[in-house]
Amino acid sequence: MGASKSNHFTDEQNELSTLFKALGHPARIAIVQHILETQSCVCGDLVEKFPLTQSTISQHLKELKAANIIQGTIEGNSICYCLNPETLNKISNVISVFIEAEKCKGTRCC
Amino acid sequence: MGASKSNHFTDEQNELSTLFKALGHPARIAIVQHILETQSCVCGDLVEKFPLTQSTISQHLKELKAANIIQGTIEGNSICYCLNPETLNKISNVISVFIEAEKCKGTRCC
DNA sequence: AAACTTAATCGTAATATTGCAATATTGAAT
DNA sequence: ATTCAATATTGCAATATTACGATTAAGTTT
Repeated sequence: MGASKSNHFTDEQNELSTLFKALGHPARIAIVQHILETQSCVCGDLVEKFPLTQSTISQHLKELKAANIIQGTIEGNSICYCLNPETLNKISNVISVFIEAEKCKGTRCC
Repeated sequence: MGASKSNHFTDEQNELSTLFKALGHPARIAIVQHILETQSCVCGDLVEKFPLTQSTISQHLKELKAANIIQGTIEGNSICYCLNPETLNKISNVISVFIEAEKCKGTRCC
């Protein structure tokens, strides 16, 4: 099919997978890293830096924003995108839970 | 196109996005959670628990394995899949780096 | 060996994602 | 008001993903 059966999973599972999916593309990882490295994080900035067109980058930014990984404010006729620390913390916590649960398992078969 | 231009990004960016992508599906999040909750983590187990066929689940397991998020050992004619703590730590570290870098930014525009 | 279990693989249809060019929008500057 | 500058959106085409049924492969049990 191609449609993931999201209705069969919990809200939490759907939410988490959306977050990870948003980071599941090299361009979007690169964008996040670039935002961290510099203060000037407008779209045009990225167009110069990456071999992707303006419209493609704009789309990636839109996806990151939809997943709440970045947030943007309007500055004149350009946009400043920044990371959303809350979302990063959420991801971090989830992974921590995974790691802790793994540690606490009595027996391991692998 | 549909093909991500992975050749235009760094190895690290491609590697990280592969990891996140593997977790970017509710079924695979559910599988990871299930593996954590129980010791018996064979495929058939999951087929009973989730509304997906055996072949679909087997494919999801394959993807998680390809991303090194889980690892499996053969046990008779069934397989025991467990989490790979190393990979979890890698993800955790990446997110931590993001969070730290964000904290250290002098100015924030959002 | 034959029947049974269980997981992996293949073929395929349906849907989603990626990327670009072209166009639209929106604010700034003249 | 017009032009300029910068980002967003739209409309494709190409590729990838998801899911299933059917089949295969490999180990167990009779």
